[in-house]
Amino acid sequence: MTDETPDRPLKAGELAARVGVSKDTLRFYERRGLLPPPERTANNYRAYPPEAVERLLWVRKILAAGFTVEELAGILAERSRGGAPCRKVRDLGAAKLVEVEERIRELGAARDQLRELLEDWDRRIAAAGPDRPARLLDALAGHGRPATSRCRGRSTTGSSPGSRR
Amino acid sequence: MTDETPDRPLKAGELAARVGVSKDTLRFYERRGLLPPPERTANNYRAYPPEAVERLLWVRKILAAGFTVEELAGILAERSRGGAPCRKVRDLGAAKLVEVEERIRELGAARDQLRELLEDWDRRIAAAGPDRPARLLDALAGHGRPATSRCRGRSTTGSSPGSRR
DNA sequence: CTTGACCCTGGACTCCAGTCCATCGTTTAC
DNA sequence: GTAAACGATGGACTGGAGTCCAGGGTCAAG
Repeated sequence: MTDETPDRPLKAGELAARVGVSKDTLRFYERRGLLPPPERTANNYRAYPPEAVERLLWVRKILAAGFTVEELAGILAERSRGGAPCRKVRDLGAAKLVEVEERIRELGAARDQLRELLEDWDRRIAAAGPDRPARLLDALAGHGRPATSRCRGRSTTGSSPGSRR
Repeated sequence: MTDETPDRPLKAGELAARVGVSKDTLRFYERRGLLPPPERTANNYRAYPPEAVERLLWVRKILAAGFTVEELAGILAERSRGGAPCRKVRDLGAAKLVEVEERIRELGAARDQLRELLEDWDRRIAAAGPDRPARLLDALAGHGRPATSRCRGRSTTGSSPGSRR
């Protein structure tokens, strides 16, 4: 081995390792039509052309952009039938963008919620003092309700709420 | 009916409707320990106290903040055993925050990716003119390759999609 | 010749948060 | 009195993106 020929076809494991996915994922994509079935060697091993690396990265990129496997497969299938899914593709992309933005907003809200929560907890833990309960759960309910302490919490003021990035 | 007594216990459907979840979700939360099993009427119907609305909203809030059902259930269970999971709760919260922030970054990247993509597609579509193909998919691969416009064109160069550059 | 590291297959399984279902009982409206 | 329209139940199902498994083939090295 250590065949250093530059354009040697890749075996499944190699391609997978190179792109950082599992062999199973490769097969999965192939089954789903995201990757064209590669040639096979005499012993029935998959022999990917070197461009397969690019192709796989491309697929990962699209998926990372928020397309589902289904969607990408559908587009690919239509195209390979000679169809012209440009319009559809564009619209799908636009819809994806809206979706992703929405999701980001939601997560942003979750993050704020969480930050608020942590601040509150830390305040309560501090107020309750070490070995003092803090009723974090009750506090969670939000809305008023003083830190009536009961927990036995030693404050783990290790990482503060907004400390992370 | 239309029993307008203010503190009348709520039936499952009412509570669900009020908070905007399904009855099934209610049962699901109950099974998982996120909601305390409510009293039952003589006919075995669940009879939620009015505070259940708050409680359910609270649960939704925590879940929206990124906690899983499992996690919340665990905390609740420990608390109801007299345990004092404050520290654990707090750390879990901090971890969640990191998680959520990470997810937001990922999505932000996806969004940028998508925006770039859409811009590119629009440029290509414009360049190709109406009813002209644009090879959006190929373009997706990113990096180089001029807008050679071609889409509904029969010349679907080989059935194997992409993978050339 | 055996060992270990690869490779192949189809199908089952995972996680998560619900949702749906069939079948049943109860209440309400006409 | 009969049909909607609720309520209850346990268990099966969904989707998304893989991951794992059992059972078997292939290959280079020692």
